[in-house]
Amino acid sequence: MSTIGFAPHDHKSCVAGTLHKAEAHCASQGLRLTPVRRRSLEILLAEHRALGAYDLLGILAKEGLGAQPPVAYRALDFLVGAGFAHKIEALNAYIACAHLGTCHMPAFLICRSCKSVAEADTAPAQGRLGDAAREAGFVIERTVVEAEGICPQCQDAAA
Amino acid sequence: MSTIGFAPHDHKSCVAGTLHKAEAHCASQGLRLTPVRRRSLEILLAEHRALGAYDLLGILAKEGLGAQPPVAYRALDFLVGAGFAHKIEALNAYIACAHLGTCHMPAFLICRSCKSVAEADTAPAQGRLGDAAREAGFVIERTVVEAEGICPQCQDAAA
DNA sequence: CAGGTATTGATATGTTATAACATTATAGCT
DNA sequence: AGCTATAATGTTATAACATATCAATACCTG
Ligand SMILES: [Zn+2]
Ligand SMILES: [Zn+2]
Ligand SMILES: [Zn+2]
Ligand SMILES: [Zn+2]
Repeated sequence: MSTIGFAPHDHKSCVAGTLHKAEAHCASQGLRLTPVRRRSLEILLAEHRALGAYDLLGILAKEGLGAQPPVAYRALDFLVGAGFAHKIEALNAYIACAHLGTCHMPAFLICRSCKSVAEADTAPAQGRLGDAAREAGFVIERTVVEAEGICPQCQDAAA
Repeated sequence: MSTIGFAPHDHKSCVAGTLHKAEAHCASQGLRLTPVRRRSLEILLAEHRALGAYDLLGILAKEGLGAQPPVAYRALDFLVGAGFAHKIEALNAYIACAHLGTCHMPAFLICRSCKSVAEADTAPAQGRLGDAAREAGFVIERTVVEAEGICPQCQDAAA
């Protein structure tokens, strides 16, 4: 495992590898990674931060890939549906999946200072949340697990 | 503990008890449970469901307690700040706290069929999310833990 | 009762997301 | 290649959620 996103890493290969996996997944599943979708994924992958739909739309618009809200929301719906991106509910924003391929119910660590977001691969539905649900007779279909706080770098910076 | 919200219970005393606790807390903390705030809490307490800010506003407006968005958002900010209500991020909606008094990082079970919401008292930051955060050197300040799925009643109804 | 703080009233605007319908591209089939 | 069904885009409009700002009023406290 690893909560990529904090701490520097070879981001160029991080991006290229994810794009490559996404292409392979689309090919094998008969999904179509069209220009807008592919570019949207690249844009999200550029940083380990969450982007608002309208932030994405702004970039797409500059590049002539579409200027109306549905363009961004359709691309995001596709990426989220395919598992290539996740919505961060606490921010109403979207982020590229950092563990593509791994089957996961993601959990996120969100730094309120530098806005970076790390995706942890922790299967929250199997922890206490799962216990509580089982006890209540509730069947979980999707989980939203997000923690807001301060990342290691920002703690060091403050010290 | 208990994930109140699913399964019937004496809701009248559930509401009255919570209101009473809220009043006591305000008195002891020098907070002011003004008419709009008190009525907003009553409205949220009426059901174990989450209400949108504009749903609340609609009810307040009918009762002559204010017709503009800030009225509802101010009341909700107060209730959330005081710990009397929580925001459900996955729904952009608000719900009265079901465990008033218990210090808690709440977790919610949200039925996508009947829209009822149960609040579990599970301290999510102490489970796997906490482990992942510690491992990453991340300091958690707030957690959003929400599970969407099907409640016991709706499972029975479908069977 | 004067002065500071919290609350409310009111208007406007900003931000996020979807509905609806026309048009164009793609893929599979004959 | 031509036909058809489906998927994707273009475009307009609007719904739903949330905040900024400033003026007026209520409330506590000295
Ligand atoms: Zn992921
Ligand atoms: Zn940070
Ligand atoms: Zn609560
Ligand atoms: Zn239900």
